[in-house]
Amino acid sequence: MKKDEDFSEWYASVIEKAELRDKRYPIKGMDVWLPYGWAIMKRVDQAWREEFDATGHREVNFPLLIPETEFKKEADHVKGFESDVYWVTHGGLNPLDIRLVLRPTSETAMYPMFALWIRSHADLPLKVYQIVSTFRYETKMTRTFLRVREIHFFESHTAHATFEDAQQQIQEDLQIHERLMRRFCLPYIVSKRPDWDKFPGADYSLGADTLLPSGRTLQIATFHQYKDNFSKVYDVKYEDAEGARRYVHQTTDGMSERLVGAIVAVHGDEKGLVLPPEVAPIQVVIVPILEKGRQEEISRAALEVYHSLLPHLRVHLDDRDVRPGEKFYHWEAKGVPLRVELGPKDLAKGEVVIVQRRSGEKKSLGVLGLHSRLKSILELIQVDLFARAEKVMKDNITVITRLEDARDGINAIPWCGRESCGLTVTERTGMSVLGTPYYKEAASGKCAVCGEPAIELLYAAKAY
RNA sequence: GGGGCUGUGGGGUAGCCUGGUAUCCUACGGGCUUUGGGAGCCUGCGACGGCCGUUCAAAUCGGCCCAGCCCCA
Repeated sequence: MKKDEDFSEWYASVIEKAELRDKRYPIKGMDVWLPYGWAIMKRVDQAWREEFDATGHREVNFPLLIPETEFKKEADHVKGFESDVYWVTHGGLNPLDIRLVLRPTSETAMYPMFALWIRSHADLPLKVYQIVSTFRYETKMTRTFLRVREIHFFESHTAHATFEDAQQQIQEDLQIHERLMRRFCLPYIVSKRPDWDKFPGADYSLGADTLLPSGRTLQIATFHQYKDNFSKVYDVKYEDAEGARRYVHQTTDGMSERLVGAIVAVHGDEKGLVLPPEVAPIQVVIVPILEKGRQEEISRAALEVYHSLLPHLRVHLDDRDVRPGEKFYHWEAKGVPLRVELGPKDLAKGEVVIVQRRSGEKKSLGVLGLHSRLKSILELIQVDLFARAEKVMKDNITVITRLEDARDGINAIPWCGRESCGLTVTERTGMSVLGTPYYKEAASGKCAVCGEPAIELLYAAKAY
């Protein structure tokens, strides 16, 4: 399994070996979450919940089905989604009077309810989120985590009294993401999506993209400013302090199981997964090295180490009756950050051997106070993984002045700001235009397409 | 949207052209032995995507369906 030579094959095989998903389910783009894969997803879910709970969002759960009548109210939104939604057309044998959509996202499910919930400025801001399945009828080739038909989706939705308050919300979202992506050890760039590629119904959209080893970018989060585009359609109004009725301004923030795909792709190596300690379902695996005649003694010592770590770390004792080498390969494929080996030699010295998953570095540590030493090492691993990934991404952002120079990775192209030139970039490079840097960077020189003075940079890359 | 290809135990495959006995690796169960990087030996379980047709006889030939993959727009 060579990650660099054939990324697609490598990616599929590490997922299979690590037992994250079973893709044999007989519907394209719908895989089964296996226990270990689901455990990682739940760690990610947990991080989402912690960050959004801490910023005053509240978790809700809306129905999966949306009536066609609600779904079709916002014209741009419908246009953006109608070709790839699933329809429920029958109840039993009878055609439904009003067809139902399996949500591709939940604006049109939530906002009619927002209209009922929001009465006055005292109800604002309204900040909710949910973690649910959404559905899109993908016709292209699907790929585990990256392009699927049933999406494990996070979406936060907020409503505010003013546009400025909504703008402030997007700032908060960006800060939340800064913290989240540190947990996942994923570097990213934030772009303002071009107008011709924004979310259907949005005033503007921001996208966070990371870079995979294939040289393609992957969108790992989006932020949308809706202004009052949806509130006017769904009649979401509040009464202000002066008694006037006003439309709310809304935002959303979305992420998905793609984050798991990004974690797999960005950090993994020839041996399999490499999980950041924050998302690893098992942070430390203990492998006893048994010796003829002393099995019981060594097993008991391993169990003691296990119990000493259990209150402090997510730890697993592998006491299966297979040889140690097989266990090493097994847990390396699953990306467990630290391995603790305990054999006769260690037992004699009151020590254990610690092996780091990514670096392979080995050292002996005393069993006394082991848990705090391991915690420190895990923190260092967390920082190291992020730093490495960040370096790779930054090394692959290139400013180019001629479209012919576009290459794998992220291309930053001087641009005059005109849509026609932006579309030309896509046509001539075959790449997707991600947008303009949200955290502005100086642009100088001439538009790479038309030669007029450039006013900003445009990011372009092959994207998943 | 248009064109091409593939489907054999859990995974990977041979056999298909030229119809008759389904190969090997791996995984899995049981046993013995072993344990500091995928051990070995013995033994066992398990498959021709579905339906219809041709034929004495179909993994093999034909049709339809289902599933998956690739290329082009």
